[in-house]
Amino acid sequence: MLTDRQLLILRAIIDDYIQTAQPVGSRTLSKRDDLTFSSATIRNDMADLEDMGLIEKPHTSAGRIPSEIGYRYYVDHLVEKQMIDEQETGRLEERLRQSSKESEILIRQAADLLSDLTNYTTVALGPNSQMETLARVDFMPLDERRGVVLIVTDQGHVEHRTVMFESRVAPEVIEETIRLLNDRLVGTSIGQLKIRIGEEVARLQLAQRQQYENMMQLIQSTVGIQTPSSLYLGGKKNIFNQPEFQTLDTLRPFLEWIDEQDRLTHWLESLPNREIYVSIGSENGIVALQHCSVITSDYTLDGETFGTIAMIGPTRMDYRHGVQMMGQIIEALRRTKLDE
Amino acid sequence: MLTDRQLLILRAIIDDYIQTAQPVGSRTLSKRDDLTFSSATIRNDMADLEDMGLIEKPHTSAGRIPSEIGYRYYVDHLVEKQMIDEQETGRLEERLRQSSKESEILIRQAADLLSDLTNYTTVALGPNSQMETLARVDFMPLDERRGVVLIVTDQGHVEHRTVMFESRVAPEVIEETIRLLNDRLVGTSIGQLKIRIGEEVARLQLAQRQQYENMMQLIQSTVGIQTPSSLYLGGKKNIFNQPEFQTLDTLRPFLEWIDEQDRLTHWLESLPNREIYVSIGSENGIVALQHCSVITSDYTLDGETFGTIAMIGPTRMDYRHGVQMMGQIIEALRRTKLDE
DNA sequence: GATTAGCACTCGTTAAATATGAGTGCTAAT
DNA sequence: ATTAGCACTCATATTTAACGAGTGCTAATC
Repeated sequence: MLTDRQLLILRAIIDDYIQTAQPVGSRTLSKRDDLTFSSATIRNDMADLEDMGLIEKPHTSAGRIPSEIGYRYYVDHLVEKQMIDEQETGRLEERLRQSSKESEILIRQAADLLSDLTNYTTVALGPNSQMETLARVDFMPLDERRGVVLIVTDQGHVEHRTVMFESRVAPEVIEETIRLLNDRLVGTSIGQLKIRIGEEVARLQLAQRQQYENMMQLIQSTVGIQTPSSLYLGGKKNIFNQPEFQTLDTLRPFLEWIDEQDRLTHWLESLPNREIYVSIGSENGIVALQHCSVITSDYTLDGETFGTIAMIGPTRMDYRHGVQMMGQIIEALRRTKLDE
Repeated sequence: MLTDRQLLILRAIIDDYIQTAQPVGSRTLSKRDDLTFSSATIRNDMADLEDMGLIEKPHTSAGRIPSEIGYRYYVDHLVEKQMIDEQETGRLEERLRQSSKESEILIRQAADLLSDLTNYTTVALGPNSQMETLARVDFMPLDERRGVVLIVTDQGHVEHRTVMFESRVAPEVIEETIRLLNDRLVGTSIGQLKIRIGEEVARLQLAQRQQYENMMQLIQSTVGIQTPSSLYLGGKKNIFNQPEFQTLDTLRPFLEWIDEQDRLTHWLESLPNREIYVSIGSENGIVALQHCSVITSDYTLDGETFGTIAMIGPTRMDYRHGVQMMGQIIEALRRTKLDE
């Protein structure tokens, strides 16, 4: 167990290091207003903190820096859950309101805001349309052999795909197919749509099958395309200002990783957390993020569960500020109404 | 005017430098099989080439490197227009064919291919929908107060937007509005759509206006959103392998510039070239690209003019190979059929 | 007259030598 | 239990010297 003084010192080391990115020495600490002890006393406590694995030294004659365990302790015990600052949240809400009412744009705006607020890189993941349900299927002919299949979800998201017929198809057949699909499949989740269309085809009478099978399979292939959830990166250039990313060895893996959209999406989707969660350094389980920490949270828009937003910075990130800003953004998003 | 030997030397210097990224000295050149002269002779010619501004030296005791003027001369006189390699183009066409028939995906694939082929970064710009014309407008109700407005272009591209009504609108009014718009506006270019809707509203009888104005303005606002042409970046990480981008001073401006999607799109759209064009260093007129060269070309897909594709590398790029690969990709795209 | 060998000179790069100083751990005094 | 004092460590910065690739010029050669 830590003594009060050790706690004070640990906190001071981390706060200082977060600000300066320089190892913190005992003399520097003893000059702080909130630490009235001599540097020797502090040195003794620092040795203890090091034994406990909370801090470490880059080399013999340097000051101390927090270890991952130290950051973890700091986040768990020293970052108090802060109250929502009503005024600030209001301001954020206002800025979101002004940008747009289109959810896609709102989310981008939220990511940009969060990034501006913290100077870290943010990633926002939109709704995973696999979870939404079919509200309507429609078909728009373009010319004799081409047309656009439209799939609208209950959330108002639209997917479309241009299809070609191998030969001319009678308009009645198309109309009837669409009617059939609308009758039978509205309410089905998008993820299951492909399978369900297959089932419907199987259920057709032999006579009908000849007519409709082709058309339905065409639509089935349309649905088959996995529609990736929309991903948005905000403040990517912020990383350039972080002292720990001033060398290619650290910068390159990070940039290469974050530009890999599919992997990034998958990673965000795999995070199981509903509320604000902090993941530190190697806890991320990703080599490219071993010197980064991530604050993630699911968010709701206008009350409905929507997606995930993440903030990525060096392990030496300002957790207190980051967590607070994250809280305010998701609160502002929650309050944002999509309609007027 | 250049003597034959000077031409040979200039070519050798540029070829060598493109490969090694190291200043080329007279002794190195004299050891080449295609240069049979002594290093002293070569030195004399090099001095002449330098006087003409075609090559320069980084410092007194280094070899020579090509100047921008030198690269320009090289590209204009020393890179012969190469024939399309039928076999290779066929292979590319095959790989494109296999990926998809969706134009968006095809273009991404083309950019990735070009990037793999050359190890440079590529940018592909899809069709600018402003130029396409309206094929159909439609509306899909979602619930009492929400619906999706769909705009389909003659090329089969779809834009959609969810709209909210302030109060319930009679289905007949909606239907009639859509009918009206379809009657009057099909064939209008997307760029002009907003203005044209305004004109139609103005033309309404006073009685009708009350009914439809609201609805039409809602649709107008939908169209108003500038639909950015689709942009795709391929092989962004290739830049990390270029020796001239191993320092943050050069890397950072480049990465910051290329991540600015709007600016990038605008830049690509502003290029007036129909055929393959090479732009070297400061010719680009962009600070972030002052040490880069760009090979751009418009491309057609299945015969129809479609968009622009660009290849970005250091000024020390392999122009010969780059131009050739660019030619083959746009040829492969031209031959790719969208339907079967 | 064109080419080439020879040589002094330049200057960026690398390596070794040295100095600096922030910070530590330990011991003894308070 | 705390603190002053001091020897010791080690990354960083600075200086110096050695190195060598490449040049320009001159004089000899074809």
